[in-house]
Amino acid sequence: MTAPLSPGLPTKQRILDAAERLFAERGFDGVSLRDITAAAGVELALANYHFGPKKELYVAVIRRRASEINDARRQRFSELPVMPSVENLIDAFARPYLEKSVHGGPGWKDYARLIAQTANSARWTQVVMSALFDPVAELFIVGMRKALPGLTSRDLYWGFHFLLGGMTMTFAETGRIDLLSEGVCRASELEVIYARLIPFMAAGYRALAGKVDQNT
Amino acid sequence: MTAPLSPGLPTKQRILDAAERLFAERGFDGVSLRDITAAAGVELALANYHFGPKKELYVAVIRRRASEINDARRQRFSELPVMPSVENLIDAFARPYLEKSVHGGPGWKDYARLIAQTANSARWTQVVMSALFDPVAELFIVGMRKALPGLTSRDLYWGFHFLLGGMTMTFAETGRIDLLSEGVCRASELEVIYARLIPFMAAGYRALAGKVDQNT
DNA sequence: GTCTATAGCTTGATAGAC
DNA sequence: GTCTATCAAGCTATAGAC
Repeated sequence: MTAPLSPGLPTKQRILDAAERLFAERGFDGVSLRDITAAAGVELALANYHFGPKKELYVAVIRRRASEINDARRQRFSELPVMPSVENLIDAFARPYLEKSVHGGPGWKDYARLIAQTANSARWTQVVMSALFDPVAELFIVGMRKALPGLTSRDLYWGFHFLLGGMTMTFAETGRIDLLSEGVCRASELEVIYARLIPFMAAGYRALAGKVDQNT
Repeated sequence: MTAPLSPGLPTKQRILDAAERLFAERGFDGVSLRDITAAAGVELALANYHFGPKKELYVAVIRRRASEINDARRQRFSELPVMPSVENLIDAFARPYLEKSVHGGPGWKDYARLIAQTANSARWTQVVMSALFDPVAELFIVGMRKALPGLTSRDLYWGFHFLLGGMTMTFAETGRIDLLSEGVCRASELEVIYARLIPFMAAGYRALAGKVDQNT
């Protein structure tokens, strides 16, 4: 056993911290409430007392940081120029994630891993992903519609989906690219990634305006 | 209970089919061997007899179709022109996945969901993702290095990672984009997606050559 | 809010008959 | 290769004392 997480902090927070780390490592069903409460250094029964069923603990873990990310993104969107560039919009959406991951402490890395698994499972689509993230995603779409008036709605949403997939897998830091590139790329070099993510996704978005088959 | 999958087929295949569907729905730990063997219409003990521990069954499920995808991709790469375009390369990598998903039968959709979860969890990175997919990924990188000689190795690998993230989440068909777009986009319209995926990712790749911060 | 104790089930894996 | 039966351990959730 490792030492309990966050000693001295309130019980609710210690449970959330431990659950975040373990859910990120092993997924919802790969972790028991016993694992979580043991890692938090509290009694088993306290998980149920504070959060109800296990599923609600999972949602509570994600909701805690999702609120913070959403607030940061709303702030960025509100500070954009009247006619934002494609790069401006992608940056406003992506930078809060990068900032937290680099400077927010270890919990944010666990959170990013957790989001990657949650976003790629149909099981949590409605109750977690759409419920927590669609309102701010819609701000992104609205902005992009102004920045690239030639795009159809389909272009706008699919472009966002491609952006989301790339971001999600990247911030998950699974180690895949480290192995594939034999050390040339490291998932932890988030600034190096960011210098590529923005131009890559911006160019991709712009290309949708000129794609050959316009009527699909 | 639903009817057993693949009645009349050999036991090993029936177990693989059932495991594929259930692992895709609920993940490795969300499914028991009892769930799988019941869905397959065989006895519990036969899962262990044919595949050993549960983890090896999981790997066997993925390996079965990974071989087929890898063969199809190798074939496409071997048929490319001497100087392939960026679009040629992305198409050679992505089209086998699309073809199987559209025309390969329901098992291929389950497989794509399963890959999305597997690719986004550090737990399976080495033993599944790198072991099964890195050799063919390297063919893609080699081709792209010729097509875009101005790119650094970092550019090439990160571009691939962005492509992979977008493809993975898209073919997972979680339903997220359907909800977000309120029906404008449907994850099942794979040809519509493909008409956007290729130009988006190709333009992204080309943009890496001209990005501002060259030395990161 | 926190603790102990436990009910009621499910789990992966295997032993041994056929 | 398939079946029955079972082991030992794990699980979520809750009741009830403090």
